[in-house]
Order: sequence, then C-alpha cells, then structure tokens
Amino acid sequence: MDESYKPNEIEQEAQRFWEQNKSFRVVEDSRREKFYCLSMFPYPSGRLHMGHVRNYTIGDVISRYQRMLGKNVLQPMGWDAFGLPAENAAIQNRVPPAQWTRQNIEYMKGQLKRLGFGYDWDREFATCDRDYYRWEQWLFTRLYEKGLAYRKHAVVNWDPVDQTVLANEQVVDGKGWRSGVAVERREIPQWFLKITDYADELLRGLETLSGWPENVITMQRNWIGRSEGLEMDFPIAGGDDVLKIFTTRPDTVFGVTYMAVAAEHPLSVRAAQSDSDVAAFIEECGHHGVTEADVETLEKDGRPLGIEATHPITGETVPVWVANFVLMSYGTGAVMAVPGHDQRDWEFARAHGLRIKQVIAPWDETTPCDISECAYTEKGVLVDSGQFTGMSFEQSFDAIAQQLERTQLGRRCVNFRLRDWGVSRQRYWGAPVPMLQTEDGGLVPAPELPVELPENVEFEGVRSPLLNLREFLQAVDPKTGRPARRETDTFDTFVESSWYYARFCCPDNEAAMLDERARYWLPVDQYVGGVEHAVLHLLYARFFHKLMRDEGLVDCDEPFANLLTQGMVNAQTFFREHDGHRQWIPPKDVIVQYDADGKIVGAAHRKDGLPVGVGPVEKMSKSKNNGVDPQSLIDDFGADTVRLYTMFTAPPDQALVWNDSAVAGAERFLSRLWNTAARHVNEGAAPPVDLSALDSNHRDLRRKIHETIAKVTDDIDRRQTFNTAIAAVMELLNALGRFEDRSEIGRAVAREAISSIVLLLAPIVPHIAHSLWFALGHETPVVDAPWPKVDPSALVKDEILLVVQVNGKLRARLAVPADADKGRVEELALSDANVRKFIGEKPVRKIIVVEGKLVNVVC
RNA sequence: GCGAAAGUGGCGGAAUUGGUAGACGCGCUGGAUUUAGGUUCCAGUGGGCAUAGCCCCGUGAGAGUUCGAGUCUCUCCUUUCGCACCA
Repeated sequence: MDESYKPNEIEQEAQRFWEQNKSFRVVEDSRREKFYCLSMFPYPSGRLHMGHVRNYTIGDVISRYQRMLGKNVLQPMGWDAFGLPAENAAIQNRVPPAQWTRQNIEYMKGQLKRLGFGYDWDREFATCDRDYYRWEQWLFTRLYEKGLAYRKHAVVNWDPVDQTVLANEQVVDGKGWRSGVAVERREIPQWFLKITDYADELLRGLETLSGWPENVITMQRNWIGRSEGLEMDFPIAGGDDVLKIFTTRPDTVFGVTYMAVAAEHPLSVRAAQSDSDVAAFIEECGHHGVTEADVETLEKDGRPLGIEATHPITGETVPVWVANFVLMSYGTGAVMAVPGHDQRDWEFARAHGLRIKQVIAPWDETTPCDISECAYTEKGVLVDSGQFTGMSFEQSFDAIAQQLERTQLGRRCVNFRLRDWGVSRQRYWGAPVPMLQTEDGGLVPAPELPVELPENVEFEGVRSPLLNLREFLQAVDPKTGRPARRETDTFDTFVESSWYYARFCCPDNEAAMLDERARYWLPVDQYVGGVEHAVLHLLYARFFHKLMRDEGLVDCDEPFANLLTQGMVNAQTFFREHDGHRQWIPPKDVIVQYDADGKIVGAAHRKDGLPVGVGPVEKMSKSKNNGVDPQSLIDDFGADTVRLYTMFTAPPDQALVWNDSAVAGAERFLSRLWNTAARHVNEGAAPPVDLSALDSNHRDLRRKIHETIAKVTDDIDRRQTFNTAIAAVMELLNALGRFEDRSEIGRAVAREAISSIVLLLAPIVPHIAHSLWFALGHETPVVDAPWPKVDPSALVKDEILLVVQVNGKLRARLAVPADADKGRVEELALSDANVRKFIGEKPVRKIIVVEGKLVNVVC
C-alpha cells in the first residue's frame, strides 16, 4: 500500500465506484426504516459558494451516517432555477435566461459530484422544467377555484425610467439600481395566496415541531404574530364613513387624542383632493421604500386631514392625521393614537402639539410615572376613564368589549401580523401564473396546462419579453370562445421552493403532482439549510404542505420533522466609492494589513496597490462580491480536506467568518491518518483482539477507542456538532500515535483503533475512508458498513480523577478508587496537604460531593 | 424601529445537566531530521509576579442568585441574520 496520501487519485476512484455501482440510487422499501435527508437546493448562480459546500456537507454527513445505521436513505438534489439573476445576465450578455441557467446547472452539478456528495441523481430536476412547474400551475388553479388564490391591488417599487417593477434589493438608497432615479411607490393588481386562512394552524403546528431549533420556532411565532384585542369603529364626523382600527390595549381607549391613517388610506386620498398640503405629503411618502425596516426607521411625520373621528365611548371628537409610520398593508391601515401610553404616539404628539392624556397609572404609587417625560407603556390601573376607572387591564378589556358589543361600535377580535402572500412578479424568468383575463375584465384559469414559458426570447431593455410576445399573450376564453389576454405575471420563486421536497419523491410522475411514494418518504426526516430562511421559505413550505394535504396529496401535517439551520458563511467586504455609491471588490483582489492584535488596519488593491475601503463583515453574497470560491480549494486540497475543514472549523448552526489559513491543518490530519493506516497495513495482517490477553496499555487504548465511538455517535446523532466529533477522532489518532506496542496483541488493538477511525470518519471524509476500508481487507464498501458499536466492558475504569475545591477554588486533583463511597471520598479530600493548607484554621462548614466528579469544602 | 441569535487566548473553537476554563486545530517560539527551503517529528504557547506557587487575575461591560457562574437572572454595549419583490 502506498504510504503517501494522494487525494486526487483516491477521490476519483471512489467517485467512479459510487457512480458505477449506483450506490446512492434508492427505491421505496416498506420493510426498511426510511430516512429522507434534504439540503436546501441551490439557485444556479454559476458556481458553488462556501455556503453551499457547508450546507451540502452537513446533509451528506447525516445521510451517510443514517445509511450506516441501516436505514433506507433518500438524499436528492435539484435546482431552484427561476429568479432575477438570470434576467440580469440575459440583459447584460444577451443570453436567454434558460440557456444561462442550464449552463450553470451543468457546471455546478460537476462541482457537486467532485465533492463526493451521495445524491440519487436519478431524481434531479430544475424548477424551470415544464414538468415541474406545470403542477404548481395546476395547484394554483385548484386554489383559485377554492377561493384561496385571489387578486388585489398592492404596493410595488416602480422605476419611472425603466418602466418596471423593482425588487427591494434593486432599490439602493431610494433609487433604482440601474436608472439611478428616485423610485415611486405604485399600486398594481397582484395575485395573492390566502396564507392568513392557515395562520392559526401554522401557529399551532409549531408546537409539534420538537425537532426544530427553538429560535426558528420563536421567529415564526412572532412573524405570524397572533394578538387578541378589539376592533373599534370611530365614525367620521359629518358623514357615513367609519374609521376601523384594531388595538391590543383597549384599556387605554380614554387616552385617545388623535387618529392616524396610512398615506394610501381612502380618507387620506380623499383629503388630498382638496388639500394641497396633504397631497404633497402623500406624494412625498410615495418616495420612501416599502420595506418594514424603511418605514419603521423613518423620521415620524404627518399632516392633519381636517376631519374628525368620534370616540366610540366618550362621544368626543379627535382629529384624524395621515402619518408615514402607519402601513396600509397592516390591519386596517389606521390606528388610534394614545400618546400617554405609547412611545411612538407620544413622540408624534410632541412634534405636532397634540394632546397627551394619562389614563393608566402604576399600581404601586411609588413607581415614577411622568407622562410629560415619556409615555407610560406598562399595564396598570385605569384612571380618568369614566365608569372603567379603577379597573385592571383584564377587567377593563372585558368591560369595554361588552359595552362596545352592545353599542355595536366594536368587537373582540384576533389579529395576525401575518399578511397574505403576494405571489405574482412582473418578471419573465418564472413560472407563468396560469390565468386569463377575458374581454369583460373577468378572470379565468388557463384551460390547458402547463402554460409554458417561451424560452427562446430576447430582452429589449429590462421589461419582460412576455409583454411583447403576441403568441403568448393571445388566448381564448374557454367559456365564450372570445379572445382573452394571458396573464404575464410569473410566480414568486418561493412558490417553486415551497414544494420541491415533495416532488423529489416522485419526479417522474407525468399524471399527478404527487403519488403514493410521497406518502412513503414524507415528512423529510432531516432538513438542512441556511438560517436566513428561518421565516419566509420555511413558513411558505409549511403552508404549501397543508395546501397539498387538503388536496389529498400528502397525509402528514408538517413537511420537515427535524431542521438544522446552518449558520451563515460571512466574510469581510471591501469597496471603492464611485459617484457616491460603493463598488464592491472581491477579497481575493485585496491585500489586507493587520496590526499586532490581528485587527485590520488597512487594505490595498492587488492590481494597483491603491487603498480600498474596508466594509463590514457580512454574509457572502453576489451583491457584496465577498464570496470565496471553493473551487480553488477543491483543486488544491481535494474534496475530503474541504469537507473536513468546513465541518471542523465551527459548529454547523453558528456563523462562520471565513479565514482560509487553517485548511492545511485538515489536510495534515488526513495525511497522518493515511500514513498510520498504510504503515499498519504494510506490516501484515493482525489477529483479532483477544480480550483476555490485554495489559493496562491495551486496555487504555481500547477505552479511548470506545469512549471515542460513544462521543462521536452522540455528537453526530443527537448534538449535530461535527466539529467536536472530529476533534475526538483527532485525539484518538494522537493516542494511537503514542501507542508503540508492535506485538501481535498490540497490533490487534491498533487495528481496532484504525478501523474505528475509518468508520467514524466515513460520513465526513468518504473518499479516504473508502480507500482505507478496502486496504484494511474488507470486501464490501465502507458506505455499506455498519456504524461501530460501543463495547461497554472497554469503558470500565478502576480509578477516577476527582477535583477538590476549597470554597469553590480548585486546590487538588485526586485519583480515587471508582467504587469509593462518599465518606471515603471526603476523608481522602480532607487529608490532602494542599487542601488542608487552604482550609487552615477555619472550621469546615459543609462538604459538597458531586459523585464521580468533584468535592467542594466550604469553610 | 421590530423579531432572533452571538460575544471565551494572536485566530477558529471546546467546556453536553450550574461543577477542573482554553479540549482539538491554526499560528507562533525553540529543538531534531534535511545541502537549503518545504515536509515530518519532539517540546512550549491566556495574562501577571522582588515570592514561579497545582499562587493571583481572567470568558464584551456592570450588577445579582449560588458552596460554586463562560453557563442562570437583570441592565447596557458590540456584531450578525430576518423584516414579506435577493435567493
């Protein structure tokens, strides 16, 4: 056996073996326990990035481990192929998005194979395949018929020069990224899915997801945002209009001193017709971004609409204002303002000279509460609130609800923060929304599916080519036979990624969206992907699963039983200012200067040596140009080293700030493993371990072997901390390096150690494990080998090391017999010289003994 | 602004249930091997000290609970992720 480690050769050989033997092809088998392991499929941007490598290595490690446990493991891979970057590439390079996308898929598939991931490639598909998206078009028409899909107006970013809708990402400092012109808010008709109908179930379902990280559950719960409160009607003075609001704090209702409505609210729009000041304000609001972060961080501003609303309990009138912090898409687009008890209302009232009234006081009169300083936002006792004065929050909630229900000016109600999902996009490269607009303006589902996206298109400017394609636009109303216009909006790409996990079970079915194979494989047993998807993607997929369940396509309630959210791969950003905006420079083109503490003090461009700006550490992304290309690492070190490095360098759920200096250490370890194994193999066969002939050295090494098996199993299976699993194997290899017994028995124990290491590492570095396993004389490949078992007899210890503290400070380490009782342990601890020294003359007040671990003498 | 996390040596990280802080690795220092560089192997590596001791200090800052806190509670600071049209 060759004593030097040659990753290129052994990796090619292992990959050829897996390919020829179709090692990862999998079929349904009701006699075996199934395990469906899925990693979030990539957007085919051109090349894999480190986030992909991290994600797919984690998934592959889990898949290969589960397979060694004897399970029937499905690990598929595909492509989230629709999306904005393909259109940008098309506009820039005059290549049709379909062609660009398929070329990227081809290249990236090669990269995935080069990394040795055990995918069942027979199940591969791309979401831009007509045989994929036809089924979501089909489901959409079903949802339309059920009333779960509908059309309404919604706000978008509009670029007035390019005459197109912009994604939030394409709006930079309020300007279109291409045109550089201030973006306008515009309302256009859009398709929506009624996710709010499922809000309660999506919330309750979170309680069943015991295999999900707590932080993701919390984020989803907060996103759905269920709150109980009252809906109240404030009639507009001098008319039939009613201003409806929702509040969770009806106890503060006597403190209402004004009302605030959104710029798009009908009352604002009407007031603008006769009030140029209001009209100018609304116009100005139209130039702010539409994201929640934009709105919430805006300088609070507003204008009086010159109308008054009548308080539903006191009958007093309060002025109605338009305010830039009220969102039309939120609840009713209007709020009651209680400046005494809400800080935002307080600041607005201060700025505009509105009244601030105290109606809640602290229960404890000594608590400071001065509403001329700031709002008092705690729940307290009602004051100055008519017949409700003196009540608590709960008492007043019920009493006010009852009164409003009697007068029909309000009602108890549950409100969700969650809004319906806008699924239409005014873009070309997506799945067409399968709808027709009839001559009379009616809407009907397309009679024939799929509505295929024409792929051979040319971009003229940035607008969707579909708008100019007569053969696409022209359709026939199936009911009347009259001409109809085909919808040119396409689906949000989140629609495709909301159900791909199910289609992997039966990608070849041409007659149905899903079949019985989906019922065999689902739910996904382990889903792995970036934490940035904690809310949107994972919530939409849960929603889609319930939609499919209600169509009778799947029979479980949740799509993903266990979720591992992998941390970001972040990296330093670098930039240069050009005409006021930043041009991001890739890290490989930058030379960074560090100070003695390792902090960055400056940076220069590799090409011209001139300084570049150092930006924040952010997630690797195309837009910040701070990605590290894994391909050069694979070329230089091989797949196993890259896999080992990404798994070893941080626990999977933690953010990883890229630093490429430590990769060599991973290679060094694999090289050492190879040399150790080769030397052992080249010394000839070793006999089986004879348990009755072991001396204490042999027993020590065997204890280390089996402690390592126990730890690695727990780390991979329960904890999913692959970094500590690898560290434990490194310790075992170090222990083996110190073990010099070349006798027959010694070599037998050494062989047990090497075999165990190979098995424990097989999921992480499968190529070297494949080679070494055969070199050790096995006939079947290591992918099919069973996971090693702990021998409990090897773990037995005669002596344990106890820590002795005096007043919580470490003062001695004692080796005591494993079977020593508490009294004996105390006696041994108190007789230690150093312990006695620190006790001194003080009387011993208490001795705490933690069995097998520690003694603490308190004095 | 709101929601969720994270903060430990020069660096990545470990410490799993409140019980030995710094496992494992990178880097660095010294030594051996080598014509040399690289590789490999051995040893050392949180800070402090007129006292070198199983001594003192030390886990973003400050307070608290406890026999005992990196871990629990509170306040604050910093960083990252998400905020509904990037995927």
